[in-house]
Amino acid sequence: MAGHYTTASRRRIQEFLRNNCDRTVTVADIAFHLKETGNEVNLTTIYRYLDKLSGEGSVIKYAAEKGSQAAYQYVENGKKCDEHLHLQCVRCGCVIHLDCEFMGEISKHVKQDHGFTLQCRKSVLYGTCQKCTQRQKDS
Amino acid sequence: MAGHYTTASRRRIQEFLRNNCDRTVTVADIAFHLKETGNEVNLTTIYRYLDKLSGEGSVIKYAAEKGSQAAYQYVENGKKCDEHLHLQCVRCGCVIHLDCEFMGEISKHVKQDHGFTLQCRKSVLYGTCQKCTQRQKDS
DNA sequence: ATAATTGCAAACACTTTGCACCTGT
DNA sequence: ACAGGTGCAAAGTGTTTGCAATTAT
Repeated sequence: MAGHYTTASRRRIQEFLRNNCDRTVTVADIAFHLKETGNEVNLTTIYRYLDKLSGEGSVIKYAAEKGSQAAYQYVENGKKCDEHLHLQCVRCGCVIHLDCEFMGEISKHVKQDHGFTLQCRKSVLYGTCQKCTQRQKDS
Repeated sequence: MAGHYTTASRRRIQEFLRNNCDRTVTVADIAFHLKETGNEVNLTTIYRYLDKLSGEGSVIKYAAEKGSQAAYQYVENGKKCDEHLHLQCVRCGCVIHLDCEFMGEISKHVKQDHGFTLQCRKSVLYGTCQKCTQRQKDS
Protein backbone atom coordinates (compact mmCIF):
# COMPACT_ATOMS: atom_id res chain seq x y z
CA MET A 1 0.00 0.00 0.00
CA ALA A 2 1.89 3.02 -1.27
CA GLY A 3 1.95 6.43 0.36
CA HIS A 4 0.88 5.30 3.78
CA TYR A 5 2.98 4.32 6.76
CA THR A 6 1.59 2.81 9.89
CA THR A 7 2.84 4.47 13.03
CA ALA A 8 1.98 4.03 16.66
CA SER A 9 0.37 7.46 16.88
CA ARG A 10 -1.83 6.85 13.93
CA ARG A 11 -2.88 3.50 15.20
CA ARG A 12 -3.88 5.07 18.50
CA ILE A 13 -5.76 7.90 16.87
CA GLN A 14 -7.64 5.53 14.66
CA GLU A 15 -8.43 3.28 17.56
CA PHE A 16 -9.88 6.19 19.48
CA LEU A 17 -11.97 7.24 16.50
CA ARG A 18 -13.27 3.74 16.07
CA ASN A 19 -14.16 3.45 19.72
CA ASN A 20 -16.17 6.62 19.38
CA CYS A 21 -17.81 6.00 16.05
CA ASP A 22 -21.21 6.75 17.56
CA ARG A 23 -20.33 10.36 18.26
CA THR A 24 -18.19 13.17 16.98
CA VAL A 25 -14.87 14.02 18.54
CA THR A 26 -12.66 17.06 18.34
CA VAL A 27 -8.93 17.29 17.93
CA ALA A 28 -8.80 18.32 21.57
CA ASP A 29 -10.71 15.18 22.58
CA ILE A 30 -8.22 13.04 20.76
CA ALA A 31 -5.23 14.88 22.16
CA PHE A 32 -6.63 14.65 25.67
CA HIS A 33 -7.27 10.95 25.40
CA LEU A 34 -3.82 10.23 24.04
CA LYS A 35 -2.12 12.31 26.69
CA GLU A 36 -4.16 10.69 29.40
CA THR A 37 -3.15 7.26 28.24
CA GLY A 38 0.47 8.29 28.27
CA ASN A 39 0.99 8.73 24.56
CA GLU A 40 1.00 12.44 23.93
CA VAL A 41 0.86 13.35 20.29
CA ASN A 42 1.40 16.75 18.80
CA LEU A 43 -1.75 18.57 17.70
CA THR A 44 -0.34 19.16 14.26
CA THR A 45 0.00 15.45 13.77
CA ILE A 46 -3.59 14.87 14.73
CA TYR A 47 -4.83 17.58 12.41
CA ARG A 48 -2.81 16.21 9.56
CA TYR A 49 -3.91 12.66 10.06
CA LEU A 50 -7.55 13.63 10.33
CA ASP A 51 -7.23 15.61 7.15
CA LYS A 52 -5.89 12.57 5.47
CA LEU A 53 -8.60 10.27 6.77
CA SER A 54 -11.20 12.80 5.85
CA GLY A 55 -9.80 12.95 2.33
CA GLU A 56 -10.00 9.17 2.13
CA GLY A 57 -13.56 9.28 3.36
CA SER A 58 -13.08 7.21 6.47
CA VAL A 59 -13.96 10.11 8.73
CA ILE A 60 -16.49 12.87 8.23
CA LYS A 61 -15.38 16.34 9.15
CA TYR A 62 -18.02 18.74 10.38
CA ALA A 63 -16.77 22.31 10.25
CA ALA A 64 -16.62 24.00 13.60
CA GLU A 65 -19.44 22.13 15.16
CA LYS A 66 -18.63 22.16 18.83
CA GLY A 67 -18.22 25.75 19.83
CA SER A 68 -15.60 26.77 17.37
CA GLN A 69 -13.89 23.45 17.01
CA ALA A 70 -14.26 21.12 14.08
CA ALA A 71 -15.80 17.75 14.85
CA TYR A 72 -14.78 14.47 13.32
CA GLN A 73 -16.58 11.19 13.14
CA TYR A 74 -15.34 7.80 12.16
CA VAL A 75 -17.31 6.13 9.42
CA GLU A 76 -17.70 2.44 9.97
CA ASN A 77 -16.67 0.40 7.03
CA GLY A 78 -19.65 -0.17 4.84
CA LYS A 79 -21.83 2.57 6.30
CA LYS A 80 -22.99 4.64 3.40
CA CYS A 81 -23.06 7.91 5.22
CA ASP A 82 -23.48 9.83 2.02
CA GLU A 83 -26.91 8.39 1.61
CA HIS A 84 -28.56 9.23 4.88
CA LEU A 85 -28.77 12.12 7.29
CA HIS A 86 -27.37 12.20 10.79
CA LEU A 87 -29.08 13.22 13.98
CA GLN A 88 -26.82 14.53 16.67
CA CYS A 89 -27.74 15.00 20.29
CA VAL A 90 -26.69 18.41 21.52
CA ARG A 91 -26.33 17.05 25.03
CA CYS A 92 -24.34 13.85 24.83
CA GLY A 93 -23.02 14.23 21.31
CA CYS A 94 -24.17 10.85 20.10
CA VAL A 95 -24.97 10.50 16.43
CA ILE A 96 -27.86 8.53 15.00
CA HIS A 97 -27.65 7.36 11.40
CA LEU A 98 -30.98 7.97 9.73
CA ASP A 99 -30.51 4.99 7.47
CA CYS A 100 -34.11 3.84 7.36
CA GLU A 101 -36.74 3.77 4.66
CA PHE A 102 -38.00 7.18 5.69
CA MET A 103 -34.79 8.72 4.47
CA GLY A 104 -35.89 8.14 0.90
CA GLU A 105 -39.10 10.04 1.53
CA ILE A 106 -37.21 13.03 2.81
CA SER A 107 -34.94 13.13 -0.22
CA LYS A 108 -37.90 12.67 -2.49
CA HIS A 109 -40.00 15.38 -0.91
CA VAL A 110 -37.21 17.87 -0.80
CA LYS A 111 -36.41 17.16 -4.43
CA GLN A 112 -39.93 17.12 -5.77
CA ASP A 113 -41.52 19.88 -3.78
CA HIS A 114 -38.53 22.17 -3.36
CA GLY A 115 -36.26 21.27 -6.26
CA PHE A 116 -33.51 20.68 -3.77
CA THR A 117 -30.88 17.95 -4.13
CA LEU A 118 -29.76 16.86 -0.68
CA GLN A 119 -26.12 16.34 0.20
CA CYS A 120 -26.19 14.22 3.29
CA ARG A 121 -22.50 14.20 4.06
CA LYS A 122 -22.36 17.64 5.56
CA SER A 123 -25.86 17.90 6.94
CA VAL A 124 -26.59 17.35 10.59
CA LEU A 125 -29.90 17.59 12.38
CA TYR A 126 -29.58 18.65 15.98
CA GLY A 127 -31.79 17.85 18.89
CA THR A 128 -31.88 15.59 21.90
CA CYS A 129 -31.73 11.84 21.94
CA GLN A 130 -34.12 9.65 23.88
CA LYS A 131 -31.84 9.14 26.87
CA CYS A 132 -31.08 12.81 27.21
CA THR A 133 -34.70 13.82 26.79
CA GLN A 134 -35.55 11.41 29.58
CA ARG A 135 -32.74 12.68 31.76
CA GLN A 136 -34.00 16.19 31.19
CA LYS A 137 -37.46 15.26 32.40
CA ASP A 138 -36.16 13.53 35.49
CA SER A 139 -34.17 16.48 36.72
CA MET B 1 -37.74 51.11 24.44
CA ALA B 2 -35.04 50.79 27.06
CA GLY B 3 -31.56 49.46 26.43
CA HIS B 4 -31.53 49.99 22.70
CA TYR B 5 -30.32 52.98 20.72
CA THR B 6 -30.80 53.38 17.03
CA THR B 7 -27.65 54.37 15.22
CA ALA B 8 -26.85 54.83 11.57
CA SER B 9 -24.50 51.82 11.54
CA ARG B 10 -27.07 49.54 13.06
CA ARG B 11 -29.72 50.70 10.68
CA ARG B 12 -27.44 49.91 7.75
CA ILE B 13 -26.45 46.50 9.09
CA GLN B 14 -30.06 45.58 9.66
CA GLU B 15 -31.04 46.81 6.23
CA PHE B 16 -28.39 44.63 4.64
CA LEU B 17 -29.51 41.63 6.65
CA ARG B 18 -33.09 42.19 5.66
CA ASN B 19 -32.19 42.53 2.00
CA ASN B 20 -30.45 39.18 2.22
CA CYS B 21 -32.94 37.31 4.32
CA ASP B 22 -33.02 34.52 1.77
CA ARG B 23 -29.39 33.60 2.39
CA THR B 24 -26.77 33.64 5.09
CA VAL B 25 -24.18 36.35 5.30
CA THR B 26 -20.88 36.59 7.13
CA VAL B 27 -19.44 39.45 9.10
CA ALA B 28 -17.05 39.98 6.20
CA ASP B 29 -19.96 40.22 3.77
CA ILE B 30 -21.55 42.91 5.88
CA ALA B 31 -18.32 44.80 6.34
CA PHE B 32 -17.61 44.65 2.63
CA HIS B 33 -21.04 45.90 1.71
CA LEU B 34 -20.89 48.78 4.14
CA LYS B 35 -17.43 49.81 3.05
CA GLU B 36 -18.43 49.64 -0.58
CA THR B 37 -21.37 51.91 0.03
CA GLY B 38 -19.13 54.38 1.76
CA ASN B 39 -20.09 53.64 5.34
CA GLU B 40 -17.26 51.63 6.78
CA VAL B 41 -18.06 50.13 10.16
CA ASN B 42 -15.62 48.48 12.52
CA LEU B 43 -15.74 44.70 12.59
CA THR B 44 -16.13 44.69 16.35
CA THR B 45 -19.27 46.72 16.03
CA ILE B 46 -20.73 44.27 13.53
CA TYR B 47 -19.89 41.30 15.71
CA ARG B 48 -21.44 42.92 18.74
CA TYR B 49 -24.59 43.92 16.98
CA LEU B 50 -25.06 40.49 15.47
CA ASP B 51 -24.59 38.96 18.88
CA LYS B 52 -27.30 41.20 20.16
CA LEU B 53 -29.71 40.43 17.33
CA SER B 54 -28.96 36.77 17.67
CA GLY B 55 -29.76 36.99 21.37
CA GLU B 56 -33.05 38.66 20.56
CA GLY B 57 -33.80 35.97 18.03
CA SER B 58 -34.05 38.19 14.98
CA VAL B 59 -31.08 36.58 13.35
CA ILE B 60 -29.97 32.98 13.40
CA LYS B 61 -26.29 32.38 13.88
CA TYR B 62 -24.78 29.31 12.30
CA ALA B 63 -21.38 28.53 13.78
CA ALA B 64 -18.56 28.63 11.28
CA GLU B 65 -20.56 27.66 8.32
CA LYS B 66 -18.70 29.22 5.45
CA GLY B 67 -15.14 28.02 5.63
CA SER B 68 -14.30 29.08 9.12
CA GLN B 69 -16.60 32.05 9.33
CA ALA B 70 -19.86 32.17 11.18
CA ALA B 71 -22.92 32.78 9.05
CA TYR B 72 -25.90 34.87 10.03
CA GLN B 73 -29.39 34.99 8.65
CA TYR B 74 -32.12 37.48 9.21
CA VAL B 75 -35.38 36.00 10.40
CA GLU B 76 -38.36 37.69 8.86
CA ASN B 77 -40.85 38.86 11.34
CA GLY B 78 -43.38 36.17 11.89
CA LYS B 79 -41.36 33.34 10.39
CA LYS B 80 -41.29 30.61 12.94
CA CYS B 81 -37.85 29.37 12.12
CA ASP B 82 -37.78 27.25 15.23
CA GLU B 83 -40.45 25.06 13.81
CA HIS B 84 -39.04 24.09 10.47
CA LEU B 85 -35.74 23.04 8.96
CA HIS B 86 -33.71 25.01 6.50
CA LEU B 87 -32.19 23.86 3.25
CA GLN B 88 -29.14 25.73 2.14
CA CYS B 89 -27.59 25.61 -1.29
CA VAL B 90 -23.87 25.04 -1.09
CA ARG B 91 -23.39 26.88 -4.35
CA CYS B 92 -25.36 30.09 -4.15
CA GLY B 93 -25.98 30.14 -0.42
CA CYS B 94 -29.72 30.62 -0.69
CA VAL B 95 -31.85 29.26 2.12
CA ILE B 96 -35.18 27.53 1.69
CA HIS B 97 -37.55 27.39 4.66
CA LEU B 98 -39.02 23.92 4.91
CA ASP B 99 -42.23 25.28 6.33
CA CYS B 100 -44.60 22.89 4.67
CA GLU B 101 -46.83 20.09 5.94
CA PHE B 102 -44.09 17.55 5.36
CA MET B 103 -42.06 19.13 8.13
CA GLY B 104 -44.45 17.64 10.65
CA GLU B 105 -43.86 14.18 9.27
CA ILE B 106 -40.14 14.53 9.65
CA SER B 107 -40.43 15.59 13.27
CA LYS B 108 -42.88 12.82 13.91
CA HIS B 109 -40.81 10.09 12.32
CA VAL B 110 -37.63 11.16 14.00
CA LYS B 111 -39.41 11.28 17.31
CA GLN B 112 -41.36 8.05 17.05
CA ASP B 113 -38.86 5.84 15.31
CA HIS B 114 -35.65 7.25 16.75
CA GLY B 115 -36.71 8.86 20.00
CA PHE B 116 -35.11 12.04 18.81
CA THR B 117 -36.48 15.51 19.54
CA LEU B 118 -35.53 17.84 16.71
CA GLN B 119 -34.18 21.32 17.31
CA CYS B 120 -34.68 23.11 14.05
CA ARG B 121 -32.96 26.32 14.89
CA LYS B 122 -29.44 25.06 14.47
CA SER B 123 -30.03 22.38 11.89
CA VAL B 124 -29.25 22.98 8.26
CA LEU B 125 -29.57 20.57 5.38
CA TYR B 126 -27.08 21.18 2.63
CA GLY B 127 -27.39 20.49 -1.02
CA THR B 128 -28.04 22.29 -4.28
CA CYS B 129 -31.08 24.33 -5.16
CA GLN B 130 -33.00 23.96 -8.38
CA LYS B 131 -31.29 26.82 -10.18
CA CYS B 132 -27.83 25.65 -9.28
CA THR B 133 -28.57 22.04 -10.14
CA GLN B 134 -29.74 23.26 -13.54
CA ARG B 135 -26.71 25.46 -13.97
CA GLN B 136 -24.52 22.48 -13.14
CA LYS B 137 -26.14 20.39 -15.86
CA ASP B 138 -25.78 23.12 -18.45
CA SER B 139 -22.07 23.52 -18.01
C1' DA C 1 17.78 4.59 0.53
C1' DT C 2 13.98 7.32 0.36
C1' DA C 3 9.39 8.68 0.86
C1' DA C 4 6.37 9.64 4.49
C1' DT C 5 5.56 11.28 9.17
C1' DT C 6 6.57 14.04 13.18
C1' DG C 7 7.29 18.05 16.36
C1' DC C 8 8.22 22.68 16.93
C1' DA C 9 7.65 27.41 16.26
C1' DA C 10 5.65 30.73 13.64
C1' DA C 11 2.02 32.28 10.86
C1' DC C 12 -3.03 32.59 10.06
C1' DA C 13 -7.90 33.64 10.27
C1' DC C 14 -11.76 34.67 12.79
C1' DT C 15 -13.63 36.33 17.01
C1' DT C 16 -13.65 38.47 21.62
C1' DT C 17 -12.32 41.80 25.19
C1' DG C 18 -10.74 46.07 27.70
C1' DC C 19 -10.81 50.65 27.60
C1' DA C 20 -11.28 55.44 26.44
C1' DC C 21 -14.21 58.21 23.75
C1' DC C 22 -18.54 59.37 21.48
C1' DT C 23 -23.79 59.53 20.80
C1' DG C 24 -28.82 58.81 21.23
C1' DT C 25 -32.34 59.45 24.41
C1' DA D 1 -26.75 63.33 32.40
C1' DC D 2 -26.02 58.82 31.49
C1' DA D 3 -26.97 54.34 29.56
C1' DG D 4 -25.56 52.51 25.65
C1' DG D 5 -22.63 52.25 21.24
C1' DT D 6 -18.15 52.69 18.80
C1' DG D 7 -13.29 52.09 17.32
C1' DC D 8 -8.81 50.68 18.29
C1' DA D 9 -5.37 47.69 19.78
C1' DA D 10 -4.45 43.63 22.12
C1' DA D 11 -5.48 39.09 23.45
C1' DG D 12 -7.68 34.57 22.47
C1' DT D 13 -8.79 30.30 19.87
C1' DG D 14 -8.53 26.87 16.70
C1' DT D 15 -6.07 25.58 12.61
C1' DT D 16 -2.36 25.56 9.10
C1' DT D 17 2.40 25.80 7.28
C1' DG D 18 7.60 25.59 6.69
C1' DC D 19 11.33 23.17 7.98
C1' DA D 20 14.63 20.14 9.98
C1' DA D 21 14.83 15.78 12.29
C1' DT D 22 13.09 11.14 12.51
C1' DT D 23 10.99 6.76 11.09
C1' DA D 24 8.61 3.00 8.27
C1' DT D 25 9.14 0.61 4.31
